[in-house]
Amino acid sequence: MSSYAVVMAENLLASASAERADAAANRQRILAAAERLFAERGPQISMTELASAAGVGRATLYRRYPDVTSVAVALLDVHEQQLQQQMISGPPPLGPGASPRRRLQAFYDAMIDLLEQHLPLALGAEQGATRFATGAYGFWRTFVISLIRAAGRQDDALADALLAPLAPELYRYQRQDRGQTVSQVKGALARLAHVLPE
Amino acid sequence: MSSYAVVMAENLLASASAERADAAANRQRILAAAERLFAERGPQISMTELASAAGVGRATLYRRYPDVTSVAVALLDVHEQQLQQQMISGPPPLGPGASPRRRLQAFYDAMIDLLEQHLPLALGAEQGATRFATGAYGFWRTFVISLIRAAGRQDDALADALLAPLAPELYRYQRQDRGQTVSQVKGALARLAHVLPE
DNA sequence: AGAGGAAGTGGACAGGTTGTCCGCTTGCCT
DNA sequence: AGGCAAGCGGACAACCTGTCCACTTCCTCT
Repeated sequence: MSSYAVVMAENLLASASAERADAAANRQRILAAAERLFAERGPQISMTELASAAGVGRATLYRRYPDVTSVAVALLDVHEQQLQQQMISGPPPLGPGASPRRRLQAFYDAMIDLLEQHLPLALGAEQGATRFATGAYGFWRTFVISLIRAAGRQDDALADALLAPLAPELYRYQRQDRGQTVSQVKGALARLAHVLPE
Repeated sequence: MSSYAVVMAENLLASASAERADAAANRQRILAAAERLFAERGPQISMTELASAAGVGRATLYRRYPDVTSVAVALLDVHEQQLQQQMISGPPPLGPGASPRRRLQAFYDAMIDLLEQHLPLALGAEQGATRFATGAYGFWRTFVISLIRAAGRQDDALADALLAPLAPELYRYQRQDRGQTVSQVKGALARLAHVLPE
Protein backbone atom coordinates (compact mmCIF):
# COMPACT_ATOMS: atom_id res chain seq x y z
CA MET A 1 0.00 0.00 0.00
CA SER A 2 1.45 3.39 -0.93
CA SER A 3 1.80 6.04 1.73
CA TYR A 4 -0.62 8.14 -0.29
CA ALA A 5 -3.23 5.42 0.07
CA VAL A 6 -2.54 5.27 3.79
CA VAL A 7 -3.11 8.98 4.12
CA MET A 8 -6.31 8.76 2.13
CA ALA A 9 -7.53 5.89 4.27
CA GLU A 10 -6.75 7.80 7.43
CA ASN A 11 -8.52 10.85 6.11
CA LEU A 12 -11.53 8.75 5.27
CA LEU A 13 -11.53 7.24 8.72
CA ALA A 14 -11.08 10.62 10.33
CA SER A 15 -13.94 12.19 8.46
CA ALA A 16 -16.14 9.15 8.95
CA SER A 17 -15.67 9.28 12.73
CA ALA A 18 -15.50 13.08 12.72
CA GLU A 19 -12.46 12.77 14.96
CA ARG A 20 -9.11 14.42 14.56
CA ALA A 21 -5.93 12.38 14.49
CA ASP A 22 -4.66 13.59 17.85
CA ALA A 23 -8.07 12.99 19.37
CA ALA A 24 -8.09 9.42 18.07
CA ALA A 25 -4.63 8.84 19.49
CA ASN A 26 -5.71 10.12 22.88
CA ARG A 27 -8.81 7.92 22.79
CA GLN A 28 -6.58 4.92 22.24
CA ARG A 29 -4.31 5.98 25.09
CA ILE A 30 -7.32 6.37 27.34
CA LEU A 31 -8.79 2.98 26.46
CA ALA A 32 -5.44 1.23 26.84
CA ALA A 33 -4.80 2.85 30.22
CA ALA A 34 -8.32 2.00 31.33
CA GLU A 35 -7.98 -1.64 30.39
CA ARG A 36 -4.76 -1.86 32.37
CA LEU A 37 -6.10 0.05 35.37
CA PHE A 38 -9.28 -1.99 35.59
CA ALA A 39 -7.27 -5.20 35.53
CA GLU A 40 -4.76 -3.97 38.12
CA ARG A 41 -6.81 -1.90 40.51
CA GLY A 42 -10.26 -3.33 40.12
CA PRO A 43 -13.35 -1.37 39.20
CA GLN A 44 -12.85 1.44 41.72
CA ILE A 45 -10.85 3.94 39.70
CA SER A 46 -11.44 7.65 39.47
CA MET A 47 -11.47 9.90 36.45
CA THR A 48 -8.43 11.68 37.88
CA GLU A 49 -6.46 8.45 38.13
CA LEU A 50 -7.46 7.39 34.66
CA ALA A 51 -6.51 10.72 33.11
CA SER A 52 -3.08 10.76 34.67
CA ALA A 53 -2.50 7.08 33.84
CA ALA A 54 -3.39 7.81 30.23
CA GLY A 55 -1.15 10.85 30.23
CA VAL A 56 -3.91 13.25 29.24
CA GLY A 57 -5.52 16.17 31.02
CA ARG A 58 -8.75 15.77 32.92
CA ALA A 59 -10.76 17.85 30.49
CA THR A 60 -9.55 15.71 27.61
CA LEU A 61 -10.91 12.65 29.33
CA TYR A 62 -14.20 14.33 30.18
CA ARG A 63 -14.59 15.43 26.57
CA ARG A 64 -15.29 11.85 25.52
CA TYR A 65 -16.47 9.98 28.59
CA PRO A 66 -18.71 11.53 31.22
CA ASP A 67 -17.64 9.03 33.87
CA VAL A 68 -15.60 5.92 34.50
CA THR A 69 -18.44 3.53 33.78
CA SER A 70 -18.74 4.88 30.25
CA VAL A 71 -15.14 3.94 29.60
CA ALA A 72 -15.73 0.42 30.87
CA VAL A 73 -18.86 0.15 28.76
CA ALA A 74 -16.90 1.24 25.70
CA LEU A 75 -14.27 -1.42 26.39
CA LEU A 76 -16.86 -4.12 26.91
CA ASP A 77 -18.79 -3.19 23.80
CA VAL A 78 -16.23 -4.83 21.55
CA HIS A 79 -16.68 -8.24 23.10
CA GLU A 80 -20.41 -7.86 23.57
CA GLN A 81 -21.08 -6.99 19.96
CA GLN A 82 -19.29 -10.12 18.89
CA LEU A 83 -21.58 -12.18 21.12
CA GLN A 84 -24.64 -10.30 19.95
CA GLN A 85 -23.76 -11.10 16.37
CA GLN A 86 -23.62 -14.80 17.14
CA MET A 87 -26.96 -14.60 18.91
CA ILE A 88 -28.61 -13.04 15.90
CA SER A 89 -27.05 -14.94 13.05
CA GLY A 90 -24.65 -17.53 14.44
CA PRO A 91 -25.09 -21.30 14.43
CA PRO A 92 -27.35 -23.06 16.94
CA PRO A 93 -27.71 -23.52 19.81
CA LEU A 94 -26.83 -19.85 20.41
CA GLY A 95 -28.14 -18.72 17.07
CA PRO A 96 -31.61 -19.36 15.68
CA GLY A 97 -32.74 -22.95 15.21
CA ALA A 98 -32.50 -24.53 18.64
CA SER A 99 -35.26 -24.75 21.24
CA PRO A 100 -35.81 -21.74 23.54
CA ARG A 101 -34.40 -23.65 26.49
CA ARG A 102 -31.28 -24.66 24.57
CA ARG A 103 -30.74 -21.16 23.29
CA LEU A 104 -31.15 -19.66 26.74
CA GLN A 105 -28.67 -22.14 28.12
CA ALA A 106 -26.19 -21.37 25.35
CA PHE A 107 -26.65 -17.67 26.07
CA TYR A 108 -25.98 -18.25 29.76
CA ASP A 109 -22.79 -20.16 28.94
CA ALA A 110 -21.56 -17.46 26.61
CA MET A 111 -22.29 -14.71 29.13
CA ILE A 112 -20.50 -16.57 31.89
CA ASP A 113 -17.50 -16.99 29.63
CA LEU A 114 -17.60 -13.27 28.97
CA LEU A 115 -17.83 -12.47 32.68
CA GLU A 116 -15.03 -14.88 33.49
CA GLN A 117 -12.78 -13.21 30.95
CA HIS A 118 -13.63 -9.58 31.65
CA LEU A 119 -14.91 -9.43 35.20
CA PRO A 120 -13.10 -6.24 36.27
CA LEU A 121 -14.44 -4.49 33.20
CA ALA A 122 -17.95 -5.80 33.77
CA LEU A 123 -17.83 -4.63 37.37
CA GLY A 124 -16.54 -1.23 36.32
CA ALA A 125 -19.30 -0.93 33.74
CA GLU A 126 -21.99 -0.81 36.37
CA GLN A 127 -20.90 1.37 39.18
CA GLY A 128 -24.07 2.91 40.43
CA ALA A 129 -27.37 1.92 38.86
CA THR A 130 -26.23 1.91 35.27
CA ARG A 131 -26.72 -1.79 34.64
CA PHE A 132 -30.14 -1.49 33.07
CA ALA A 133 -29.50 1.78 31.29
CA THR A 134 -26.85 0.09 29.18
CA GLY A 135 -27.68 -0.72 25.58
CA ALA A 136 -26.36 -4.22 26.11
CA TYR A 137 -28.94 -5.00 28.78
CA GLY A 138 -31.69 -3.97 26.40
CA PHE A 139 -30.31 -6.36 23.83
CA TRP A 140 -30.11 -9.33 26.20
CA ARG A 141 -33.58 -8.47 27.40
CA THR A 142 -35.08 -8.40 23.93
CA PHE A 143 -33.40 -11.70 23.18
CA VAL A 144 -34.78 -13.46 26.25
CA ILE A 145 -38.22 -11.95 25.71
CA SER A 146 -38.24 -13.41 22.21
CA LEU A 147 -37.25 -16.81 23.59
CA ILE A 148 -40.10 -16.68 26.10
CA ARG A 149 -42.49 -15.69 23.37
CA ALA A 150 -41.22 -18.51 21.16
CA ALA A 151 -42.07 -20.78 24.06
CA GLY A 152 -45.64 -19.58 23.83
CA ARG A 153 -45.65 -17.18 26.76
CA GLN A 154 -45.60 -13.42 27.14
CA ASP A 155 -43.76 -12.32 30.26
CA ASP A 156 -41.34 -9.42 30.28
CA ALA A 157 -40.87 -9.66 34.03
CA LEU A 158 -39.68 -13.23 33.62
CA ALA A 159 -37.02 -12.03 31.20
CA ASP A 160 -35.67 -9.62 33.79
CA ALA A 161 -35.71 -12.36 36.41
CA LEU A 162 -33.84 -14.73 34.11
CA LEU A 163 -31.20 -12.08 33.41
CA ALA A 164 -30.70 -11.19 37.06
CA PRO A 165 -28.24 -14.04 37.82
CA LEU A 166 -25.86 -12.59 35.23
CA ALA A 167 -25.16 -9.53 37.35
CA PRO A 168 -21.36 -9.15 37.44
CA GLU A 169 -21.37 -8.44 41.14
CA LEU A 170 -23.15 -11.74 41.80
CA TYR A 171 -20.68 -13.60 39.65
CA ARG A 172 -17.79 -12.03 41.53
CA TYR A 173 -19.36 -13.12 44.79
CA GLN A 174 -19.93 -16.68 43.61
CA ARG A 175 -16.44 -17.11 42.22
CA GLN A 176 -14.33 -15.19 44.71
CA ASP A 177 -16.24 -15.16 47.99
CA ARG A 178 -17.92 -18.54 47.65
CA GLY A 179 -15.32 -20.34 45.61
CA GLN A 180 -17.82 -21.76 43.17
CA THR A 181 -16.41 -23.07 39.91
CA VAL A 182 -17.38 -21.91 36.47
CA SER A 183 -19.07 -25.26 35.89
CA GLN A 184 -21.13 -24.97 39.04
CA VAL A 185 -22.40 -21.55 38.05
CA LYS A 186 -23.17 -22.71 34.52
CA GLY A 187 -24.91 -25.81 35.89
CA ALA A 188 -27.16 -23.74 38.12
CA LEU A 189 -28.09 -21.51 35.19
CA ALA A 190 -28.82 -24.58 33.08
CA ARG A 191 -31.35 -25.63 35.71
CA LEU A 192 -32.82 -22.15 35.62
CA ALA A 193 -33.22 -22.45 31.87
CA HIS A 194 -35.69 -25.29 32.56
CA VAL A 195 -38.41 -22.72 33.07
CA LEU A 196 -38.52 -22.65 29.28
CA PRO A 197 -39.77 -25.77 27.44
CA GLU A 198 -37.41 -28.05 25.53
CA MET B 1 -45.21 1.87 87.33
CA SER B 2 -43.33 4.07 89.80
CA SER B 3 -40.76 6.50 88.51
CA TYR B 4 -38.20 4.56 90.50
CA ALA B 5 -39.01 1.46 88.47
CA VAL B 6 -38.70 3.46 85.27
CA VAL B 7 -35.26 4.64 86.26
CA MET B 8 -34.22 1.11 87.12
CA ALA B 9 -35.52 -0.20 83.80
CA GLU B 10 -33.68 2.52 81.93
CA ASN B 11 -30.51 1.74 83.80
CA LEU B 12 -30.85 -1.92 82.97
CA LEU B 13 -31.38 -1.12 79.36
CA ALA B 14 -28.46 1.27 79.32
CA SER B 15 -26.06 -1.18 80.89
CA ALA B 16 -27.32 -4.03 78.73
CA SER B 17 -26.63 -2.08 75.56
CA ALA B 18 -23.55 -0.44 77.08
CA GLU B 19 -24.84 2.83 75.69
CA ARG B 20 -25.25 6.07 77.50
CA ALA B 21 -28.59 7.86 77.58
CA ASP B 22 -27.50 10.74 75.38
CA ALA B 23 -25.93 8.32 72.95
CA ALA B 24 -29.16 6.36 72.70
CA ALA B 25 -31.10 9.55 72.07
CA ASN B 26 -28.72 10.51 69.28
CA ARG B 27 -29.00 7.05 67.73
CA GLN B 28 -32.74 7.51 67.61
CA ARG B 29 -32.36 10.94 66.06
CA ILE B 30 -30.01 9.52 63.46
CA LEU B 31 -32.28 6.64 62.55
CA ALA B 32 -35.35 8.87 62.37
CA ALA B 33 -33.56 11.38 60.16
CA ALA B 34 -32.23 8.59 57.96
CA GLU B 35 -35.65 7.09 57.45
CA ARG B 36 -37.01 10.45 56.45
CA LEU B 37 -34.07 11.31 54.19
CA PHE B 38 -34.10 7.98 52.38
CA ALA B 39 -37.79 8.37 51.68
CA GLU B 40 -37.45 11.97 50.50
CA ARG B 41 -34.14 12.07 48.69
CA GLY B 42 -33.67 8.49 47.61
CA PRO B 43 -30.71 6.31 48.40
CA GLN B 44 -28.04 8.83 47.41
CA ILE B 45 -27.44 10.64 50.68
CA SER B 46 -24.10 11.55 52.19
CA MET B 47 -22.91 11.16 55.74
CA THR B 48 -22.65 14.95 55.93
CA GLU B 49 -26.28 15.40 54.94
CA LEU B 50 -27.43 12.75 57.35
CA ALA B 51 -25.49 14.22 60.26
CA SER B 52 -26.84 17.70 59.74
CA ALA B 53 -30.39 16.40 59.18
CA ALA B 54 -30.14 14.49 62.44
CA GLY B 55 -28.75 17.55 64.19
CA VAL B 56 -25.58 15.82 65.33
CA GLY B 57 -21.94 16.35 64.48
CA ARG B 58 -20.22 14.29 61.84
CA ALA B 59 -18.00 12.45 64.30
CA THR B 60 -21.03 11.46 66.33
CA LEU B 61 -22.52 9.82 63.29
CA TYR B 62 -19.25 8.10 62.38
CA ARG B 63 -18.96 6.77 65.91
CA ARG B 64 -21.80 4.35 65.25
CA TYR B 65 -22.08 3.89 61.53
CA PRO B 66 -19.07 3.68 59.23
CA ASP B 67 -21.08 4.66 56.18
CA VAL B 68 -24.58 5.38 54.89
CA THR B 69 -25.29 1.81 53.90
CA SER B 70 -24.83 0.67 57.49
CA VAL B 71 -27.58 3.01 58.56
CA ALA B 72 -29.91 1.68 55.90
CA VAL B 73 -29.06 -1.87 56.90
CA ALA B 74 -29.86 -1.07 60.52
CA LEU B 75 -33.22 0.36 59.50
CA LEU B 76 -34.06 -2.62 57.32
CA ASP B 77 -33.05 -5.12 59.97
CA VAL B 78 -36.23 -4.50 61.91
CA HIS B 79 -38.48 -5.55 59.06
CA GLU B 80 -36.21 -8.32 57.88
CA GLN B 81 -36.01 -9.99 61.26
CA GLN B 82 -39.78 -10.14 61.38
CA LEU B 83 -39.82 -11.92 58.04
CA GLN B 84 -37.01 -14.23 59.07
CA GLN B 85 -38.97 -15.24 62.12
CA GLN B 86 -41.93 -16.24 60.00
CA MET B 87 -39.69 -18.24 57.70
CA ILE B 88 -38.29 -20.22 60.59
CA SER B 89 -41.33 -20.80 62.72
CA GLY B 90 -44.35 -19.23 61.04
CA PRO B 91 -47.28 -21.02 59.44
CA PRO B 92 -47.02 -22.57 55.95
CA PRO B 93 -46.52 -21.88 53.16
CA LEU B 94 -43.75 -19.52 54.29
CA GLY B 95 -42.94 -21.52 57.40
CA PRO B 96 -42.10 -25.23 57.51
CA GLY B 97 -44.65 -27.71 56.22
CA ALA B 98 -45.25 -26.74 52.60
CA SER B 99 -43.41 -28.07 49.55
CA PRO B 100 -40.09 -26.46 48.61
CA ARG B 101 -41.65 -24.82 45.57
CA ARG B 102 -44.52 -23.39 47.62
CA ARG B 103 -42.18 -22.13 50.28
CA LEU B 104 -39.90 -20.51 47.74
CA GLN B 105 -42.87 -18.83 46.12
CA ALA B 106 -44.14 -17.60 49.48
CA PHE B 107 -40.67 -16.26 50.22
CA TYR B 108 -40.60 -14.45 46.89
CA ASP B 109 -43.96 -12.86 47.61
CA ALA B 110 -42.91 -11.75 51.06
CA MET B 111 -39.65 -10.29 49.78
CA ILE B 112 -41.41 -8.39 47.02
CA ASP B 113 -43.82 -6.97 49.58
CA LEU B 114 -40.82 -5.89 51.63
CA LEU B 115 -39.16 -4.28 48.62
CA GLU B 116 -42.37 -2.55 47.63
CA GLN B 117 -42.73 -1.07 51.09
CA HIS B 118 -39.12 -0.10 51.72
CA LEU B 119 -37.50 0.32 48.33
CA PRO B 120 -35.49 3.47 49.11
CA LEU B 121 -34.09 1.79 52.19
CA ALA B 122 -33.29 -1.40 50.31
CA LEU B 123 -31.52 0.60 47.62
CA GLY B 124 -29.61 2.56 50.23
CA ALA B 125 -28.57 -0.64 51.96
CA GLU B 126 -26.49 -1.78 49.03
CA GLN B 127 -24.58 1.12 47.65
CA GLY B 128 -21.42 -0.44 46.41
CA ALA B 129 -20.93 -4.19 46.62
CA THR B 130 -22.38 -4.69 50.08
CA ARG B 131 -25.35 -6.80 49.02
CA PHE B 132 -23.76 -10.15 49.72
CA ALA B 133 -21.78 -9.07 52.74
CA THR B 134 -25.04 -8.38 54.57
CA GLY B 135 -26.13 -10.81 57.22
CA ALA B 136 -29.58 -10.85 55.68
CA TYR B 137 -28.30 -12.23 52.37
CA GLY B 138 -26.67 -15.09 54.22
CA PHE B 139 -29.97 -15.88 55.85
CA TRP B 140 -31.97 -15.88 52.61
CA ARG B 141 -29.23 -17.97 51.06
CA THR B 142 -29.25 -20.59 53.80
CA PHE B 143 -33.02 -20.75 53.55
CA VAL B 144 -33.04 -21.34 49.80
CA ILE B 145 -30.21 -23.85 50.04
CA SER B 146 -32.26 -25.84 52.54
CA LEU B 147 -35.25 -25.75 50.19
CA ILE B 148 -33.10 -27.05 47.35
CA ARG B 149 -31.75 -29.77 49.59
CA ALA B 150 -35.26 -30.69 50.70
CA ALA B 151 -36.03 -31.08 47.01
CA GLY B 152 -33.29 -33.69 46.83
CA ARG B 153 -30.59 -31.59 45.23
CA GLN B 154 -27.41 -29.95 46.40
CA ASP B 155 -26.65 -26.77 44.54
CA ASP B 156 -25.45 -23.63 46.26
CA ALA B 157 -24.98 -21.83 42.97
CA LEU B 158 -28.63 -22.35 42.18
CA ALA B 159 -29.54 -20.67 45.44
CA ASP B 160 -27.59 -17.58 44.45
CA ALA B 161 -29.22 -17.62 41.03
CA LEU B 162 -32.68 -17.89 42.56
CA LEU B 163 -31.97 -14.97 44.88
CA ALA B 164 -30.60 -12.72 42.14
CA PRO B 165 -34.01 -11.46 40.92
CA LEU B 166 -34.62 -9.99 44.37
CA ALA B 167 -31.91 -7.37 43.90
CA PRO B 168 -33.46 -4.03 44.89
CA GLU B 169 -31.99 -2.29 41.90
CA LEU B 170 -33.68 -4.75 39.56
CA TYR B 171 -36.99 -4.29 41.31
CA ARG B 172 -36.65 -0.54 40.99
CA TYR B 173 -36.01 -0.94 37.29
CA GLN B 174 -38.96 -3.26 36.76
CA ARG B 175 -41.40 -1.07 38.66
CA GLN B 176 -40.27 2.41 37.74
CA ASP B 177 -38.48 2.16 34.39
CA ARG B 178 -40.53 -0.69 32.94
CA GLY B 179 -43.84 -0.01 34.63
CA GLN B 180 -44.35 -3.61 35.62
CA THR B 181 -46.93 -4.26 38.31
CA VAL B 182 -46.31 -6.01 41.58
CA SER B 183 -48.39 -8.92 40.34
CA GLN B 184 -46.36 -9.25 37.17
CA VAL B 185 -43.13 -9.41 39.11
CA LYS B 186 -44.56 -11.90 41.56
CA GLY B 187 -45.92 -13.98 38.71
CA ALA B 188 -42.55 -14.18 37.02
CA LEU B 189 -40.93 -15.26 40.27
CA ALA B 190 -43.63 -17.89 40.72
CA ARG B 191 -42.61 -19.34 37.37
CA LEU B 192 -39.00 -19.27 38.49
CA ALA B 193 -39.96 -21.24 41.58
CA HIS B 194 -40.91 -24.09 39.25
CA VAL B 195 -37.28 -25.18 39.15
CA LEU B 196 -38.10 -26.75 42.51
CA PRO B 197 -40.51 -29.72 42.59
CA GLU B 198 -44.02 -29.37 43.93
C1' DA C 1 2.15 25.35 0.57
C1' DG C 2 0.37 28.24 4.07
C1' DA C 3 -3.13 30.72 6.61
C1' DG C 4 -7.49 30.78 9.06
C1' DG C 5 -10.63 28.63 11.88
C1' DA C 6 -12.35 25.08 14.50
C1' DA C 7 -11.60 21.14 17.30
C1' DG C 8 -8.76 19.51 20.88
C1' DT C 9 -5.92 20.07 25.06
C1' DG C 10 -4.49 20.67 29.87
C1' DG C 11 -4.14 23.18 34.02
C1' DA C 12 -6.84 25.55 37.41
C1' DC C 13 -10.90 26.40 40.22
C1' DA C 14 -14.95 25.92 43.24
C1' DG C 15 -17.89 22.93 45.61
C1' DG C 16 -18.61 18.83 47.97
C1' DT C 17 -17.41 14.42 50.39
C1' DT C 18 -14.79 11.35 53.27
C1' DG C 19 -12.51 9.77 57.47
C1' DT C 20 -9.91 11.28 61.46
C1' DC C 21 -8.32 14.05 65.28
C1' DC C 22 -8.69 16.62 69.54
C1' DG C 23 -10.33 19.67 73.07
C1' DC C 24 -14.61 20.28 75.47
C1' DT C 25 -18.99 18.53 77.51
C1' DT C 26 -22.03 15.29 79.58
C1' DG C 27 -23.71 11.42 81.98
C1' DC C 28 -22.92 7.66 85.10
C1' DC C 29 -20.89 5.23 89.08
C1' DT C 30 -19.07 5.45 93.56
C1' DA D 1 -20.77 15.57 95.10
C1' DG D 2 -16.86 14.48 92.37
C1' DG D 3 -14.01 12.03 89.15
C1' DC D 4 -13.57 9.48 85.13
C1' DA D 5 -14.71 7.69 80.93
C1' DA D 6 -17.69 7.90 77.16
C1' DG D 7 -19.71 10.92 74.01
C1' DC D 8 -19.78 15.05 71.30
C1' DG D 9 -18.97 18.42 67.51
C1' DG D 10 -16.16 21.48 64.94
C1' DA D 11 -12.04 21.51 62.21
C1' DC D 12 -8.71 19.59 59.01
C1' DA D 13 -6.39 17.42 55.12
C1' DA D 14 -6.95 14.76 51.19
C1' DC D 15 -9.57 13.49 47.44
C1' DC D 16 -12.86 13.66 43.66
C1' DT D 17 -16.01 15.76 40.47
C1' DG D 18 -17.46 18.76 36.71
C1' DT D 19 -16.56 23.05 34.39
C1' DC D 20 -14.10 26.92 32.45
C1' DC D 21 -10.75 29.23 29.60
C1' DA D 22 -6.52 30.40 27.43
C1' DC D 23 -3.37 28.00 24.50
C1' DT D 24 -2.05 24.53 20.95
C1' DT D 25 -2.64 21.44 17.20
C1' DC D 26 -4.72 19.65 13.22
C1' DC D 27 -7.47 19.92 9.03
C1' DT D 28 -9.30 22.33 5.08
C1' DC D 29 -9.49 25.51 1.54
C1' DT D 30 -7.48 28.57 -1.55
